[in-house]
Amino acid sequence: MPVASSFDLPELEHGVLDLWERERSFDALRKKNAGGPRYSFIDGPITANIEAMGVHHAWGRTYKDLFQRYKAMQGFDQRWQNGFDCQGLWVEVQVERELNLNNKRDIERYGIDKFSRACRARVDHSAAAITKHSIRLGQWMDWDNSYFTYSDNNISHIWNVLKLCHEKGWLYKGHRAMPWCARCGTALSEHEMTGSYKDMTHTSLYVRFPVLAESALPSIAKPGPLPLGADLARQRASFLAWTTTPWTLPTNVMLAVHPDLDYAMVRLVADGSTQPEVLILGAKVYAQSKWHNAELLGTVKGRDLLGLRYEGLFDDLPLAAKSVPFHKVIEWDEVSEEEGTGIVHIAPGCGAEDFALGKREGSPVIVGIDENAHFVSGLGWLEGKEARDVAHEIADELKRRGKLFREVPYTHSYPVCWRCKEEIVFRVDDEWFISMDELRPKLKEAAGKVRWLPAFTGRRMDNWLDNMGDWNISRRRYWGLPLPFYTCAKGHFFVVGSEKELRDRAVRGLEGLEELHRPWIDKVVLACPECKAEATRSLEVGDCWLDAGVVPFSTLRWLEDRDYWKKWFPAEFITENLEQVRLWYYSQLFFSVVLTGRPPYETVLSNEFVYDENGDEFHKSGENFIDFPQAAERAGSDVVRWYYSRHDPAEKVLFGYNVLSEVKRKLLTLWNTYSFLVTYANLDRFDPSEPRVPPSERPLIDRWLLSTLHRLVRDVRASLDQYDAQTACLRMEAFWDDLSTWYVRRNRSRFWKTRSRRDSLAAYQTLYDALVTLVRLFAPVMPFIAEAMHQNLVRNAVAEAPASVHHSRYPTADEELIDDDLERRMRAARRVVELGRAARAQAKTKVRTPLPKLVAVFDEGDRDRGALSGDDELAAIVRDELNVKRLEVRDRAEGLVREVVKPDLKVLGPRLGKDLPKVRAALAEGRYERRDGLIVVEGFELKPTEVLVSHEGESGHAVARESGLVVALDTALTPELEAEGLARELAHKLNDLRKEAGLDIADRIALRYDGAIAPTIERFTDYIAEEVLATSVKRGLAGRGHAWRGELNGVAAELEIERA
RNA sequence: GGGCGUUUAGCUCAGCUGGUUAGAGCACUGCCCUGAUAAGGCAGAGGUCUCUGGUUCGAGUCCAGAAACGCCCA
Repeated sequence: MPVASSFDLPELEHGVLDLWERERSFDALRKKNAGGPRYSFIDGPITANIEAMGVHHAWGRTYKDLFQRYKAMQGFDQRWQNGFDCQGLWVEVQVERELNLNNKRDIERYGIDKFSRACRARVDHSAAAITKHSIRLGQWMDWDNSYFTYSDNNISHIWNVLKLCHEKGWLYKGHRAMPWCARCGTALSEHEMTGSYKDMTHTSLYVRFPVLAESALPSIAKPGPLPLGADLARQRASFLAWTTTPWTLPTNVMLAVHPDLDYAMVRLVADGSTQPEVLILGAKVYAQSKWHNAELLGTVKGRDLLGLRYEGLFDDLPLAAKSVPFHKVIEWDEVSEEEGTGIVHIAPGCGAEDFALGKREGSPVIVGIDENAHFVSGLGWLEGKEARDVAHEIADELKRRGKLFREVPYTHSYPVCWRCKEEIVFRVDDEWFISMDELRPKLKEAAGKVRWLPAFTGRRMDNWLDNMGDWNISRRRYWGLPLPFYTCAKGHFFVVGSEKELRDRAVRGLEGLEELHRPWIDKVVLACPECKAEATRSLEVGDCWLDAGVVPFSTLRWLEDRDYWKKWFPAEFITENLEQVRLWYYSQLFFSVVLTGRPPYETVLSNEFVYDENGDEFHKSGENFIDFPQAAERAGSDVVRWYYSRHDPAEKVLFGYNVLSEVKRKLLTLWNTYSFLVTYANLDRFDPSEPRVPPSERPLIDRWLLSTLHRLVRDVRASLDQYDAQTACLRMEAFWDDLSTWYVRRNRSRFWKTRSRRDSLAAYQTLYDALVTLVRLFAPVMPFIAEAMHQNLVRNAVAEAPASVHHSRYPTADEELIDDDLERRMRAARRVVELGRAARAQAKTKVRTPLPKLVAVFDEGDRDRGALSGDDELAAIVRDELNVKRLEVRDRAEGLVREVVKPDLKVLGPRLGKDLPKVRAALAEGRYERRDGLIVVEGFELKPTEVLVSHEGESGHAVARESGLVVALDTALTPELEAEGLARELAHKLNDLRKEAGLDIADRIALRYDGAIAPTIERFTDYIAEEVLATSVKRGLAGRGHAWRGELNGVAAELEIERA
């Protein structure tokens, strides 16, 4: 089949997709590998809550497909199961938006059953889209068998583990302050706080808390007639505290100071007031303030303020009144003067740290807001108002009450809900936790057995496990794993461990149980195992990371088919985004350690994030967002796959169409080599089934190519075995670049001039084998291009060829063909060629004009010295490439170059030590002599093995040099050489004219000519006729065909060509 | 505050166990090629390898410290 010279990758890919579908290629692969050794990969579930797969998903999914295909080509049997993450806030928030529901009340009014069905539909819809786009990416998966975390099976497996946790005593109900999303009406876990902090501006308040007279003060800096507290009270003294969350002030209980900090007592007259007052605040804060009319009365240590009592802000409100007995100054080491006043307002109902302090002090915890962040009753005028809306109202009220000192807009980093982007509040509530203390060392031990790639991800996991608090697993939501926690009428608590157990214990409600989801599950009433009393479910749902973490068990049929599980557990390999360290990697590890004590995976590969070409984050709504299907149709999936695969997974990727077009150009080089082979193979009717020309009988350059090819096979396999796609890809690129720009370029003529059939066959076989092997090597990375090339090069040409490249065997290196010495010699030749070109450029003679001689001198000690001679096959390549008549490889280059002696550092370093720099300098300046084969310098005698002799160019020749090698070009032209140069110029011109005339590559022509060029043509008739496929060459124009008149190398010529 | 990562040419990135003049692609300049042609080849210019100190005869590479940026945790 001919190959289009244009390279339309998306079109090619659609063709391949059609082929795969038509021939059910994936099914055939599974059938072929069934019963082979197992390779267990577990797919991390992708959140089924997107309309289109993003380009960032394509990175990890490329790795997934790449390594599964790589193993498949080695005959491994695999499960090929894709997974979808289906539950949790992600989905709920999206569905709320679609249904125009704004809060939990709206959902309940709408109906939890309808809501759950909508969530499931949303997931199914998204899963279909992701499946479609994954197929477009080229992923081969068992798409009809994807797992969904909303399945009863998945849920049942989680229940099983939760029950086990309960039996081990790790499950508990905790009362503590949590980050809370008011819109979602639920607490958020640590997992969910990451990346949620954004800079935003809030109203911050400086507030007075007046000191009460009855305050006791154990020790005072300056003893006076009255105790300090009473004295301060008389002077209208107040503590000055600062907050960025004014809504927490009504539930203030205490004030905290640092015992070692200095606090200033300052007398001043506040703005808008006539009366002087005293304020107490951090001394450093005061020093940095620029208050006029202020007078420093003295300083005390924070510890001297401890226990002082103060008047609350809203003590008249019934709920706040509860805190009155506790309004005092307490100690806290975390207080600093970096922000605020050095005095911290503590509301134990509103923050994790506040809560802990309240617990320490035995104070009440006043929860001022409900789950929607509305103020509860008992807070007077605030009742029913939204906490985050009242900053100004509270400020105004405080002003009326004379408590507000100052109101300042303040910009700080503050968390928002990761899904709905509403600002977080902090709230104390009951939540379910799994205690980590006992598990932590077991998790760490298991994690230590895993191969983490890149290695630092293992350290990150270790650090996460060290710092991981107890896991809050409950959410007060609807579409999620129903937690199987039941309490009976008599207060007995129990956990249900499976769907079966649920059905066994149920006394009613089963008939309406469509699936293990709310609201249906909530209606199932169980009999208490202890007392038979009726028990109902605690209404929470579970953290979605439970859903994903159980996958190595639920998808491997832990509960129902233990043999199957044993066959496939643990996974040899998983790969996801780096963020999964604390998410999926962690939650899987948790389940696996609880159930088996072992890690669930052996090798974990993580990749970084994807950014746009400017290094900015992709924003879904932003202009820079590129969804994957779009990128695939514009640039091609294989371009995307190659780009990701050749990247270091530990480094972020900058993604955009400009970089993709660079990648495409790299692929173009490959494509053109392929296209070249096919074009000429068709012309010459090359048959790949012909008997091989034994490699030993092929020209040196063929053997060189086969050597580098098999070295490549060895290297690529080694890299992929280490899950190092980058190295594999970079190696392959380097190979195909050499293939195109050296092998094909050097050997073009062997493919269209049938001087020797056997030589031509050797060339075809060499290039064919190289390409076909290369195609199989990169097939896992670029499955489409590989398939297209395979179909054309192999399947169409060879009987009994595999129907798909992905059914073929991954190449194995033939060590016999790897020839280190040959590669070294070719490298030497190519170094000479490269320098020769530089010398040519200096000499300013066209390469078409032959020159008499090139001299090459490898320095003593250069690794390629001795690799090249002047008269072998390699020398012929060099001569031809540079168009010189003779190549001389010399050991020394007197007359052309000047000797330079350098110390061999590897040898002399250890011997001379600190004298080495001196010796080195002397050698560089030429202060040495040769005596009896030794070099005498600075009193040392150096043996030839201890120095490196090299050469620098003398004038008179065109000389070029690099480290270790110098070449000198003899530029003396003779009339003979000029004539030959002209003949070549002429041949090129004629080929140019052929193309202009629209002739086909194989067309024969009649050539007619006239002018001063005539003697040259007559002398080189045979050469010219062969080069331009002329069947007749005659003097005298006929006025027909395609004509040209002009000068070539200054010689007038008239030419005329015509199809013969 | 604790942990982790990154820093090499204008940009994007390679650089194995320390070795003499540190590479590639893109962009730029010049030349060549013109049957890979909205391509290709060659040459050139472009680097205090973030900084400081140390180990060493020798450091982009090893060690310590610092800075900037990013991520995880508190």
